[in-house]
Amino acid sequence: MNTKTGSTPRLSARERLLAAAGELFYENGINTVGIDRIIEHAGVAKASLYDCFGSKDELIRSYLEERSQARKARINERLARYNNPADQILSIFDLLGESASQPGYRGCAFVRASADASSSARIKSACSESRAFILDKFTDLCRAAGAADPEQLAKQLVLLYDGASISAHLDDNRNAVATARALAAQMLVLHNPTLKI
Amino acid sequence: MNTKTGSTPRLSARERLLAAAGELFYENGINTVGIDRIIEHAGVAKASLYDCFGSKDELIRSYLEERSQARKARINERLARYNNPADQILSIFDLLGESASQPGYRGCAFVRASADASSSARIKSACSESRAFILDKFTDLCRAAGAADPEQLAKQLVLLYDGASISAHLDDNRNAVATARALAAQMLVLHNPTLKI
DNA sequence: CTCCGACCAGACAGACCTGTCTGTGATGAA
DNA sequence: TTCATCACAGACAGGTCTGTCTGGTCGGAG
Repeated sequence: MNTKTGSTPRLSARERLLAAAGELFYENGINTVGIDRIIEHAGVAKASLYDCFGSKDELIRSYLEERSQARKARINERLARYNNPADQILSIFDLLGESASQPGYRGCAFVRASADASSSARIKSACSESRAFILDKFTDLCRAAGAADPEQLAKQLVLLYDGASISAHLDDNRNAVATARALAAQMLVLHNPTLKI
Repeated sequence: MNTKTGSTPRLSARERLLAAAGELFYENGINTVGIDRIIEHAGVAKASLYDCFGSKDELIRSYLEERSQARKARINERLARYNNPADQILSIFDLLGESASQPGYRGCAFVRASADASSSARIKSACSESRAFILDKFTDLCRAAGAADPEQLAKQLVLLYDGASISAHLDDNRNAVATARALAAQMLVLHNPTLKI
């Protein structure tokens, strides 16, 4: 069994399938990628896919779930590097900037999934859970930063975050995230003039 | 022939097809909607569709083209109501707010198409043309409003515009556009303190 | 009347997609 | 050794999709 202890040279079928789904679904869209392409890319038999996941729909769900968890972990890890709420807020934009400047960037996976799919309830729930996480983080951090109206400021930051993600992808504009970050910094000062950034 | 003179009771096959495509593609996604569903919804024979458009791909292109033209016209019409650049900028957000509060709102059709489709070059070009139009409009208006750095301010406004559209759709948040509009007004004042809004 | 263009109805081919099923190997534990 | 487990390979059924084709209807122009 090659489960957790990392040194195994070959991943389990389930892990390879999730990795393949992660690449293909994100890059080409959930609907356009068929089972056959996934199993070929993963080097896995079709029967193994159905043993592990039962259906394509469940594979999609697992893909989004994994994506959501990974993003939460990445954000939490990043936040832990700073002890100042204003820096923490800006670090979320920095993290977005790093993602967006990677070669295969296609915008937020959940936005893509929502637009692309038949949009079953499962996709929507994974999507809104992930969006709520970001909004909550921003709200907590804004409150900690002493903002006058943390809920409102957090909503504004989410607007910038989403907008930057869209623009970075569709306009191929590497500066979009920097623009958003700069504006976010400006807004933080406006909401709490005692801050120094 | 029932072409332009409006009073004809029955639209041409081409017009009915475009109308049906407009509803179904926008609502359910380009990939998930099949030819059969479109012709049924339009009340048109399959042969007529292929006579008019030649392929589904060309129908998609025409759908996006029509969407793009309609949006341009709507925005230009709205801008003509005001003679003050600051009001004009805000009126674009008002227009977005009206669209977003309509029952079947699903966000920007071009964002949807980009995420959803196999993303042929045609879709991308229709999408970026539409995005360039908005950015140019904002840039011109910011310049006319006497903003210190009109290009930068316009990019920031586009971030807010996209973010509001996303949030209004995915979060079902009717206030998202209002939040964006308020922030836009704030930024206008920051960029040109002599403005009164 | 006749002809033509626009449209309708629906069968059909060929490709592709999901999901099932049969059968085969490799590996490690009892 | 024996046996359970995991994974592989690939055929197959049933459905859906795009696109083509045949044939029929109707209204208006020559």
